[in-house]
Amino acid sequence: MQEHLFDNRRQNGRETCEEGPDSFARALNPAQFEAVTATDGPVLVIAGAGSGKTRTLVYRVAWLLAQGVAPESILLLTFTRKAAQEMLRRAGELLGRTCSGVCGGTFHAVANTLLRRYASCVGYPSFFTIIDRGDAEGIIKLLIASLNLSGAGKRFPSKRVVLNVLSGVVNRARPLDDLLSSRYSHLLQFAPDIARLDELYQQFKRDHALMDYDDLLVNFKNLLQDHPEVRRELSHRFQYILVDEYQDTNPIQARIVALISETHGNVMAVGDDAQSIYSFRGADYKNIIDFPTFFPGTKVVTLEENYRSVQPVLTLTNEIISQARQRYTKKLFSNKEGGEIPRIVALSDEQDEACFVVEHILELQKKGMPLEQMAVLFRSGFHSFKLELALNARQIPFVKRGGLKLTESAHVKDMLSYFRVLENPSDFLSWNRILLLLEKVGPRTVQKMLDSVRSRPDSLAGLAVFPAKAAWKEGFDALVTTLRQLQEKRPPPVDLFDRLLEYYTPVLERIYYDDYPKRLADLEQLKNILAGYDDLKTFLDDAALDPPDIDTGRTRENSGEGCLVLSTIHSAKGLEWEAVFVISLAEGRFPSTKHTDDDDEWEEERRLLYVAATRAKQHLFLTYPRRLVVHGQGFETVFLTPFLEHLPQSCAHFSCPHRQTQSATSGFWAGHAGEDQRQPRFGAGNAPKERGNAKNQVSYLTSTRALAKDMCVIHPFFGRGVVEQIVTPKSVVIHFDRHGRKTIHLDYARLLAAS
DNA sequence: ATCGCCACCGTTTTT
DNA sequence: CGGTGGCGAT
Repeated sequence: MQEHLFDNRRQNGRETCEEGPDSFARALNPAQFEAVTATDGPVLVIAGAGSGKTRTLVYRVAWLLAQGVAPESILLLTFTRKAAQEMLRRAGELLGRTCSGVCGGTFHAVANTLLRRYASCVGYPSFFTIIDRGDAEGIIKLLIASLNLSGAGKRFPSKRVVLNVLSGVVNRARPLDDLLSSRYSHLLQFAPDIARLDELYQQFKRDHALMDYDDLLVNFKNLLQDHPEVRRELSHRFQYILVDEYQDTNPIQARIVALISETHGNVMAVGDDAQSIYSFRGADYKNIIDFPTFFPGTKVVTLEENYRSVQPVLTLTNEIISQARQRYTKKLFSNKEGGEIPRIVALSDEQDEACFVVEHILELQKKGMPLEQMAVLFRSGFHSFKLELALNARQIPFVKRGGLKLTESAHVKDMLSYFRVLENPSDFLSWNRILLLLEKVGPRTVQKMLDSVRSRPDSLAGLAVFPAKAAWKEGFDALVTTLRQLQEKRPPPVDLFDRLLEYYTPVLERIYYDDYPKRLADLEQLKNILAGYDDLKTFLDDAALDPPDIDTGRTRENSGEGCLVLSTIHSAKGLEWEAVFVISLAEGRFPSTKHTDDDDEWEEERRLLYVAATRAKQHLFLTYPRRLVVHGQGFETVFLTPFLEHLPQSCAHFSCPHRQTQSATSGFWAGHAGEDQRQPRFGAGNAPKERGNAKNQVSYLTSTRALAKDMCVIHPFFGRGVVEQIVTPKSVVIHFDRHGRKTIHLDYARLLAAS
């Protein structure tokens, strides 16, 4: 009966409910009701995908308010800012009044607000600018430029390698030392100073009043830890702490939750250990496992019923996750009968894959399903490029989530940099950016200018005395004058914007002469956003913490409405659609990392697929292209992702459409179909644990260590060849008897040694 | 020594 | 798109 009510309410999409415990009991199942109404100590809700965990939080907020709890004493911590807003909106709808006063947002936003409020009282830096990941990389680049790298050899390692190191520095997930001592030890021989990079980075941030995402959390944690009076005040104020997506918190966040609930222990955390997909940025799923020990006296509530998907979808997703090394806490079941069996489909290439998706979307649409009830998910942003072309060709409107953010485009960054130097004159990252925009001024000159800026307490005055060369004096003077004017009389943000745009427009037209009208439109969008703020600092904080999506071409009216959704799996978290297509599920693309030897990363990729598949309510399509374009020219045959390879035949409808599509492809391929016998191996022939211990069967060449010049190798498609040159540890030039010279990537190719 | 321009390449995931 | 390397101009 309760489930019946529950389902009706879900389907209507509108939840209405008179206040009072009885109505809540009617709308929730017993486990949910228990979680919602528990108030005397910590509660952990372990909830499977689609089991209504967000709903549980919404109801708890509404229930607390209905009990007469002051909104100010509720703190709702979510994964994204939008999630918090949405939950509060729904809770308000439930109650029939707004939830204003409830403090809700991400850990970072809350940490920022409270840090700014309390820091000055206790001697913490209260004046700072928040930097995003791009800024952090910019700083490191500046630092690298300032290091003397010429000594060891003029060649500095490629940018990609440096960025890998940076991600170690920027995401605290791995200390720099670890990276340098293992995978990147060769960097040290190029540049011994790189070992100090982390230290220099920290120093730079301190000197220039900059804080990255981690600093926000760490400083906030320290504030609570070192100052009992602040901790108690906050703990007293926030009597009810609610945390969503707890499996994606990092240890510092867990500590913050503990500190802020010190006086009452009134924490409700909600999460699913099988959906932990953010370890790359420091999240630790052990947080949710250890919650009961961390918070003694925890009531654990498990939600195992899935209200989202039909049983066949659930059967498949249960299978996917059951092959994980780690045992998860629950097995989902559904009472939604019927439904289609999910399909796993191989297409000949990306083009065909895009066509397949488009055709099925049109078909579903013809049957009456609105476009916004369908989504296409993929591992990485660029996997959808081909599909985007196909959708444009058929004029199917779509929005891409998790794509480029407004504040990530160069021109918006430029504009924000002017704001930032006005707000924080020691923000040298922004100084660097805006000075580079001057004509005939390059990195070298900017370095000298920055020295001059640094030499005076008043940065702008320091800049003004720099001896400008005649060639660019005009532009330089214009910049100094503009900034000086604005520094003196601080106009409201929108006026400030107009004045700066006046200065910047000629610059924009010079630099982006080919597409500046489009960029001007983006800036117009930025202005609209800015219009909602009367405080520049708050605007800059938000721009860094919650960068808005870029709406190319669409008006605010129809953005998102009636559009198909394209999304990375990470950005699809917590959402659901009637029909879901997961594309590019090919080996080499899906476990996308090259470090597939790391078990934890491997398992996280599996969970990622689980998250993707559990977004579907009714229809689920899993597709992959059998051939991918690789480096330069030529295709490479790829296989189904290992996570789907060994599923029981019954849980999905497997299609091997090569029989139909092969003839449609070029003669070149059709002619060699015979060599290409290595179809996806669905059967139980291979053991599920193929990696590592399958060496006694066939051993593919995965490293150039096993290769030498003039050695004979066999490629599954190109056949016999001779190694000509070893280019990098992972790529090698091979001359094939029948196909000529090819560059082969060992991570993709299944190369065998020939005698 | 420094800057601008052109041609080419390769994309994890993100608060 | 943004980064990079080479080359010619200043």
